[in-house]
Amino acid sequence: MTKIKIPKFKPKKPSRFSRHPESDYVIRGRIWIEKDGELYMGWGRALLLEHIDRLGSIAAAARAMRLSYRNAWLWVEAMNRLAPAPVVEKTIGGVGGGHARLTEEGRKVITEYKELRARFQEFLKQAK
Amino acid sequence: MTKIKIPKFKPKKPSRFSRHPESDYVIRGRIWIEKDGELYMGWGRALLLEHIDRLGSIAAAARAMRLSYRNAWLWVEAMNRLAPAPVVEKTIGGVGGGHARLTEEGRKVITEYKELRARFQEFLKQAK
DNA sequence: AATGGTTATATCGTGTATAATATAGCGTAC
DNA sequence: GTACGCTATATTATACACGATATAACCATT
Repeated sequence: MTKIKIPKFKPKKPSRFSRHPESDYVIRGRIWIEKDGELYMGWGRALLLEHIDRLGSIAAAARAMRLSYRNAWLWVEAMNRLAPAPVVEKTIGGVGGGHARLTEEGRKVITEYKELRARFQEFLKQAK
Repeated sequence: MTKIKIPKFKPKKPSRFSRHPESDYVIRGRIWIEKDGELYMGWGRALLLEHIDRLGSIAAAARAMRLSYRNAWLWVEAMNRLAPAPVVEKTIGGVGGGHARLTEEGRKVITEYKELRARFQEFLKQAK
């Protein structure tokens, strides 16, 4: 008869918000950038900018993310107004009715926000 | 005539979201704890618990933070339900009509959340 | 000049969170 | 047994963000 080594149950060091076995407490959060107390950049807006970049129009971007055109347009207006330089350039009429193009500033802002957000996600992960 | 040393103007390294002189972009965020997708602890709730601890009743705490009694009560219900052990003990009737008392678990949760939040504030500060 | 799909803009509807209000139930102290 | 002020609960009102809808303005292409 061989002795079978049964590994001792090694409990994980209980973390701050998961002290109890079956519990599933989750730390969540949001992060955004304001200017003059007004929302400038957040997750939804960054996503919208990416869609505009990919699709070339506000309308298409709005459809792609199931956002009303109204809201998409309002967000772009706000971002353009609050940014140091416009993030989206728009043209009315012409081929295809018009289009919207992401500017260099827009691209930069996306990158910066996504970096910030990634660091935040990292914070959330290690805060657990 | 003595030579007066004029300190050279040393420009601060422009930070990610304040590249422009007069700009005041500010990074903001919220952080909270959920259980089963439901809000368990956040800034408002931690504050409510502190007020209850100080004032001894949900009604008084609600008044103190200009919160409707209804909401304060609902929050307490949710916290008690989601916490591993009740955070507030309540009694109905009696002297003063009744009262609410913070439990040890409640005190612990406040501390833990405030620590988490403090670390988050630190993150926000250094993220600037 | 007719077309087409976009930007631009106004209006109305709706859903959701909260406040406001009302009322019942409770139990100790007097 | 009355009074007090809180807990407990339901109902109604309100504020605000957002969706839905409609329509005008625009302009390269044909």
